[in-house]
Amino acid sequence: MRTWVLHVDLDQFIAAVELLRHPELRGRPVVVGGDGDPTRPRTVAATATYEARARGVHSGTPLRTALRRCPDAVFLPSDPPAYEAASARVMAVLRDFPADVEVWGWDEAFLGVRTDDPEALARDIQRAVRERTELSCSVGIGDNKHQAKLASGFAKPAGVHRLTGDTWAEQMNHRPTDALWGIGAKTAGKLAELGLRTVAELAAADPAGLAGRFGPTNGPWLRYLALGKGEAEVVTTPWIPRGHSRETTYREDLTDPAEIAAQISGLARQVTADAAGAGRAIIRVTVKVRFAPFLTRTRQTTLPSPTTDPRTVTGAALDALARFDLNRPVRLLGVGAAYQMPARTRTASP
DNA sequence: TCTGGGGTCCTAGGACCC
DNA sequence: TCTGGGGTCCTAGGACCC
Repeated sequence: MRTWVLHVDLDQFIAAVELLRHPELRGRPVVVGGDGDPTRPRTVAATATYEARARGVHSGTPLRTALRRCPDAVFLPSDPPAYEAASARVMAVLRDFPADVEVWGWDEAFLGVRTDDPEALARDIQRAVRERTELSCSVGIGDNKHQAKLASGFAKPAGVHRLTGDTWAEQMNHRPTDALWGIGAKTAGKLAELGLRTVAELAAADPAGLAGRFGPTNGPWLRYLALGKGEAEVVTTPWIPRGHSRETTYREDLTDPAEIAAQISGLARQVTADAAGAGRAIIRVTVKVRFAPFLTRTRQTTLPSPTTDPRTVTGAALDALARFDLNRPVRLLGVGAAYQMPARTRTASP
């Protein structure tokens, strides 16, 4: 028996949950996002069913664009508590297997397992999830999280796929660098400027050259990704959030300084209440302002000591706001809190 | 396509101190 | 008078992910 990392990825999670609640919509183009009003500006789709995707509507498409492209689509409001509940049911199913389970958002989890037949286990997991939640998932099998994550993508929809060190080169070498988990459009573009377009080319690149271009940590890490390496440890201890934020895009730009300050105060009070509710103290406050048409700037204030006092946090947010030049219309305001982290537990000292 | 909301981590530069 | 190197903290921004 050997160990494997499995990545379980629910197929079309939000849309699938909505179709369970509205079975009559099956087979129709459905778009989920915002409050479900497709005429509302500055709102985007959280997800879209296959029928809607075929009409050019994807997650991230503005709802007004979606309405233009697909006037007969059904628009549903986003309902996070419902997705939270469905996710919890799925994770409970996964935890019934003899596996370490690391939850990775609503619709994903990594499992650390020991077995001689990971495909059979993957099929068992899919069957259990389907029987107990009526949801479909894809399962990737790898030696580490990176491989398993990519494999579940290849398995979609509803499939099982194995990608390990043994088959990495044959499966990945020909692909563009942004096929790797952690390389997006920007980094792929910079790599292309260096003549590195494929996974194979990146894997063979000079680490020192990459470090010079992307920094001492990121540079070598990129090559590491291209070699199919990655974290293999599945962590079952609960994640401790680093911070929390609230932001709002306004339907119409704000220009009145008093109104802007009032909005920042409200967001700061919300963020403080969230922190207090989570039993966490705030050490730094960041104010985010997105000016029209789409220029985003931040200012932050480090607090003298960790706090959950709303007046202190609000004051710090208003201080940060005062450092902006508010001479342009504002489309978004946000307030973020960095949390004090628990003291690191000491491991064996050298 | 006129571009949500909520996260994570990394980098670079400056201040400050020894 | 001019010149160091290292460490740490803080700030702002960028990139990526779901």
